[in-house]
Amino acid sequence: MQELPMIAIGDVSRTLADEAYSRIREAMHSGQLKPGHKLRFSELQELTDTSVTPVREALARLTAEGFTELEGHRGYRVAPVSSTDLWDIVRNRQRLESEALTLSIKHGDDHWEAQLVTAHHLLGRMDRERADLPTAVDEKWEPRHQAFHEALIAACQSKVLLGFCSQLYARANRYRRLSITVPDIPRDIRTEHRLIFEAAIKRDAIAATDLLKDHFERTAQMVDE
Amino acid sequence: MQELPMIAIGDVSRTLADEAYSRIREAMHSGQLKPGHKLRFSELQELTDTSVTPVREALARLTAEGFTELEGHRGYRVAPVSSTDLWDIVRNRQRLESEALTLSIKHGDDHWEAQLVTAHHLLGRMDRERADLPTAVDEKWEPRHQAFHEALIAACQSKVLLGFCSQLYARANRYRRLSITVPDIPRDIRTEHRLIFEAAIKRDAIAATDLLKDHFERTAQMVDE
DNA sequence: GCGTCAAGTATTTTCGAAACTATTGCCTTC
DNA sequence: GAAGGCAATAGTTTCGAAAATACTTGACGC
Repeated sequence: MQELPMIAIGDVSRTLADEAYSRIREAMHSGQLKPGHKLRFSELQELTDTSVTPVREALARLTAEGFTELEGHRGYRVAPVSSTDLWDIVRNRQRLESEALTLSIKHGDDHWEAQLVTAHHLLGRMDRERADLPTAVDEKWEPRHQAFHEALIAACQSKVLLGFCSQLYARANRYRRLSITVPDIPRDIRTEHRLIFEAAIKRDAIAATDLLKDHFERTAQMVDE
Repeated sequence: MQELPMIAIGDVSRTLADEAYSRIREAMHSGQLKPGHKLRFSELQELTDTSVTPVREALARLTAEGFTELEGHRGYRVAPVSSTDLWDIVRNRQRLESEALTLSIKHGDDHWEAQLVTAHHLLGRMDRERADLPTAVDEKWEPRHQAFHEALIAACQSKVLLGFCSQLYARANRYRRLSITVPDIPRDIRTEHRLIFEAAIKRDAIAATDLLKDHFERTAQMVDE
């Protein structure tokens, strides 16, 4: 007779499978589980502090999103990284998010603008304190960064497109986090974001998408050295 | 001591989870499991003739692909269908597959051409006998149709793009199969395929993508009445 | 009459063991 | 010495029951 509450931490009600998914994903993104690493169920059960069933479901989801790979009956492994893969992700991000941004600029109403202003403001507040300590604040900066990019394309009116962009963001994010390099060329990411933001508000789709593509390009170049 | 062989039918070694996935997917595509239908584990266990674990994994995969939806802790249900959703899928298919086809035409070598010729030929052989009995031959026609569309974009050199196209094909295919309507306007799909094929071989990306978009548009219009 | 709560029921979620599959290493045989 | 087969081992996949959660029904108080 066990007394396990289903919620481990003070989170909103989540299943253990969700928990396992998050933890494994985080372990991969932080480099604790290295690319190509063979994943044993026993290892993951220990890591996630659960049983085989939640781990199995987590792996199924991670595989569908491209973070792990399944090889026949021989188990799962962490998806390998490569320059080819990175640029494949980036090129498609440029394609899809540009398209989504164009649509968003076309269809977006006042409410979309307002949400975008908010997201940009929150990101700016975080950038201010960032500067030197890149990885430390990262976990606080990261959700706002994601929120900003999502806000840009939120009004594109295509669930499919939003889903694809979200997936690509996550995969690109993995590469970004895996490259621990402190930027030699001090990029002014804050300005890049601001320019994209301003172009979007001005409803200048051409300028906005060009800036967005540049933004992705530079991030990729920094990561891929 | 049970004597269950892991392989039910004379297939190559597949897990029961794979089996369950296929069967549930097929039941949804054939209309046996209707859109919006609440999925109970007991029901699916009976349908797939397996236990809870394979069903769970199958549902995780189906959800990731957009065929089922998860609502909180209240279980899964078959993804609803709507005209909006259909056109969202089609518009993105037009975008992504056009892009992929352009790239494929650009990068494709002799081997790609050869594979494409083969796929088109096989599809043509099937079309010949089709004509009147649409749904009956469908299960034989379907894989060749898919193979043809995959062959078109096979040389695009982007795994990401191929993955997205594959997913969209599957989702569009669901709509096609759910609409049981025999076409009033007898479309000459065979000719449409042939024209796309010829344009691709001629390396005319503009013409090929235009024809491809038309092809998707007409299919969608037929399905969405 | 209406809303709230509680007990009972239905369903999902999790667990741990058992069955199955693949791999590895050793022994035999040619 | 090499090849093939057999046994031991490691790991994955599946099962069935138990636990946790959500839903339903009916009763009670306001």
